[in-house]
Amino acid sequence: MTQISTLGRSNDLRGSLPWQNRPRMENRELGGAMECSGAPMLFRRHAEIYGEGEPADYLYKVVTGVVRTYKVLADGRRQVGGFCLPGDIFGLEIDAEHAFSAETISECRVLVAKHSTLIARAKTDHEVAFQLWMLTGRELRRLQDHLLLLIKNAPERVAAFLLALAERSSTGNSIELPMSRQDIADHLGLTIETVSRTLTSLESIQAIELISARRILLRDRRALVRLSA
Amino acid sequence: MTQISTLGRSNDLRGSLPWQNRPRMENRELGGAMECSGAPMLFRRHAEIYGEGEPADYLYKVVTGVVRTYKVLADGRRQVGGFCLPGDIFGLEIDAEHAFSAETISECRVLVAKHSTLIARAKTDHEVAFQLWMLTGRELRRLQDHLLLLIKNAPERVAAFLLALAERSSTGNSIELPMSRQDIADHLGLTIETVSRTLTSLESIQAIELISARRILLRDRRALVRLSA
DNA sequence: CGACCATTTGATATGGATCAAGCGATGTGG
DNA sequence: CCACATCGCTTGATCCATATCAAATGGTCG
Repeated sequence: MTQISTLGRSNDLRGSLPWQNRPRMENRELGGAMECSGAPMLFRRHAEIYGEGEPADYLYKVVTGVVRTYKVLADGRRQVGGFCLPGDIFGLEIDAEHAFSAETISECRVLVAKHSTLIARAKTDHEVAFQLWMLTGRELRRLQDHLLLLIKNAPERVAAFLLALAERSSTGNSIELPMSRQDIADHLGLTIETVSRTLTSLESIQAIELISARRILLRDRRALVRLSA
Repeated sequence: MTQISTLGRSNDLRGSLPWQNRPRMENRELGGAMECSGAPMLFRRHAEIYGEGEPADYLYKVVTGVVRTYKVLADGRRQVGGFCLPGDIFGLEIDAEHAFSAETISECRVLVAKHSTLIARAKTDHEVAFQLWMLTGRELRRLQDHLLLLIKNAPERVAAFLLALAERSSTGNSIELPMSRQDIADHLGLTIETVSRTLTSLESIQAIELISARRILLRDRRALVRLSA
């Protein structure tokens, strides 16, 4: 399943990643493996980290900033698979190629780990093997939840999205939206107009307050939970 | 949706497994553990194999018949995560509990393997660990594909569904639908009426022929592929 | 200030849902 | 063996949530 591959764009990764030359450290945890890869890579806003179909040679962990993963259909429709916040790991594939593309939404610092290295380590270290499995499993769980979202109506989707984001960014009731309305729309399977109208309508029922376009105050979580059902 | 594999015949979990090098013992894959349980379990039509939220103590492999996995929302809306055909493995979870329910669509014979046994074996046999990871990974891949489906329109969804089913059952151009229109609808995020109308319309453009309600002839795969985009 | 982009708001269109019959198999009891 | 009930499917008529098209507003940066 894991192949070695010629690097596409990733050559530039290589130069800035000294980890291959570093003394090996014992890491009982994937995050540890990443830590030893040295300084995080820096991506400017809206930079592509990898594209759908490219060789999946690396695993990534967000340090700062936000990343979106997405796929585009032939006619341009886009499905945003998810948003990766600081601490999130992405880019793990079971095939040789990435199933989604990954792009920064804001300037990002990202740790990188070589896939083949992790696989090799997993062969002897069952803890690493287990961690890899768990990563895939958690991603599966996330997608299962998202699947359910997509059979709901617009207010339900938006309410669930806000609650999930608040949960993840754990910044209390005032949440910042690092992504555009278009990103949200493409994530929820709606249009920007519907997302916008729905937010307005949630505000009109006092469930939220639109501090600014990118900042939302959750006024009544209970109402949102009720709505998101 | 604990179900495995959509596209591609799913029997081959094999591949590079050491125990598979023993030609006379082809049931020694993960299924080897399954064989331990002796004769397959028999389930009558529409029997529940497990329910959402129940302890996920076993892994299952369909021998004959078809299983559907699903979730229901509070208000009764149902999402059918997938259909498990003979050879498919389902019920593998990363949490202690099943995320979906599983129910037979027809009378089924199903092999069972104890989860804890597999985990224990995975600790010493990294091939088993790898297989478990792969199972989760394939399920993830399947869900990613399904996610894309749900942003498409009705004809696209139905066409893609028919093609995928034909692919899996590999029975040529005449495919049997083991599931009801309601099952298909709940899988595709549509209503039975829309599924039915769409099939009729696909027939009217000569893409398919409705031999009977449960048997469909794919007349023009090219057209279906074009439609499913 | 002015250009640009993201977002909101408004007007209208439409795909699929919903409501309601009809139909065709399959099975049951007389 | 047939009349009839049942169930799953199809077809028709209408409705509605969301998409689409279009314009106004607001925020940001030169």
